[in-house]
Amino acid sequence: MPATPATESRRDRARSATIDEIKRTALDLMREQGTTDVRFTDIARVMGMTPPALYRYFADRDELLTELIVDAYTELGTAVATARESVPEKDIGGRWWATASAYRDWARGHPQRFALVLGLPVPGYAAPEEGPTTEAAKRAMSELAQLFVAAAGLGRLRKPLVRGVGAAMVRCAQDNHPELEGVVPHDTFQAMLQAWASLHGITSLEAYGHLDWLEPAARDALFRSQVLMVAKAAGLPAPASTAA
Amino acid sequence: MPATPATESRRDRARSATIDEIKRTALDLMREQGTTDVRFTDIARVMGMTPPALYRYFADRDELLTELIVDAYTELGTAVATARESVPEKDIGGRWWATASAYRDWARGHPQRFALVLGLPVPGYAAPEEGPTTEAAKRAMSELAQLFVAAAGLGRLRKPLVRGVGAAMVRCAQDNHPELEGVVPHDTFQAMLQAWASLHGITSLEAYGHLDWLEPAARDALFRSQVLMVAKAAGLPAPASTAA
DNA sequence: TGTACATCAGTGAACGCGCGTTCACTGATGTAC
DNA sequence: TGTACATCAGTGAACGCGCGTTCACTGATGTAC
Repeated sequence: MPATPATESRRDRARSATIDEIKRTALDLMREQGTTDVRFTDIARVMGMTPPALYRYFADRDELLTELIVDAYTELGTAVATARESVPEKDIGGRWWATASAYRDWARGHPQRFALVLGLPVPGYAAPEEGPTTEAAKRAMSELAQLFVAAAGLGRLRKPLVRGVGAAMVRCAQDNHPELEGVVPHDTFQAMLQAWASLHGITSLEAYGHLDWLEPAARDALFRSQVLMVAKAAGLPAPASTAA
Repeated sequence: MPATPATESRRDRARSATIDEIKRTALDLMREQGTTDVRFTDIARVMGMTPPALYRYFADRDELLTELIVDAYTELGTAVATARESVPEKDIGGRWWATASAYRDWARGHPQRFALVLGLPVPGYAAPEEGPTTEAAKRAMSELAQLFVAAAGLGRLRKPLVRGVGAAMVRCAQDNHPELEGVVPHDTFQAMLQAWASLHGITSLEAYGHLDWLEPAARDALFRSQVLMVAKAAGLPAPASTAA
């Protein structure tokens, strides 16, 4: 009998394969239809199954949605982290550029998933308060934050224009991100939020098609200009290269 | 017989009143349900009518949606323009602050409508190419642009960090905004887009609830800091006041 | 190794619901003479 | 001013469709002895 670890039987593997297929199909349909909606009936049809079969894997539609949201946050966070780590630690500007580009690329590659996590909350889906989605969001966020913490540590971060914000902000922030306690100075956190907001603005406009009237080369240049502007405003050094 | 101008009979007035009520009801329902969706059945029920009655006023659901989108663009553009004009022409920084604040306030006041025009396109709604919605979008956009054109005219606009973008960008821009021909220099247009993107980022994050973990005062301060950062990066002077 | 039982994936029928849209109609409002 | 007709708002019934979800079931896969 070939190695079938007691912790994961053949049935278990089949099961998680099916779960993956359900999710993948759901994402395919979202992309195909350009929606953040997800219909059990459609998924089942595409998979050659009957709708009730899906209830073996998800208690209801919301449970699937929750998993998709968590996955999206995780994947976005991982994409950003991977890109950042592919650039030498000392090249802070380069890391910011890589981070921003990864954020953009992920959003363009998965506009519906991007909207799912960072757009208007989905119709009829009540996100569980303090639930797994919030946790996933925090984790993705802290991937973005890391860069700014590192920059601040090296003294490469400019103070925000309007200060004194930190007091109130960090109070809230630490309620929600206790892991940052004492680690992230007020101003660093604020600088990160502002950089993120600027990045998010151009990224979401582009991902949702509101810059389609610009030709691709112009969109690229605009994005590059925007990311460099943000870096400069935050006091980050210029990247060694903006090739990638 | 009291003044009933031949151009608008009593029936006509009743008719446009009903159209307004339909739209208003649709917006109420969108807000109530937190969706960009709109259902004829619901609207009719709230208005105490039967669904088929709505077909006297709109050919189908898409036609209503198109009007709602056009209205939203127009209202957003007007809100921005009004705020801008309420500040003395010379106080460019103040005008930018007013513009940005109006953009934010409108988005916070109508998150669903904001998503309707600037979020992920609505499920199942095919925006008519080159149609009225595109026109409305351009008009709203040019309200934002005006400020930067004026600033550039007064020599108060810094050149973007990455230049040479203008060439490609303006070529596309002029295809779509021929009214800007010769009026708006490349760099001004680019500066405007970048400022808009940054503004849009923080605004949409807040409007969709992704900054809810920050207390209101901190959100206000963050927004102010962001808007001032954008102004500084663009070379706009500091506003005389950021009270409003 | 073989047999008896338990587990679980998936089916098919059904329920209740809501949707957009059509159609023939009624009744009220406006218009022409 | 009154009457005959045209216009139009709104109704009620119906069509076809799709949705999420439940339930009792079948048949295959895994497990215990």
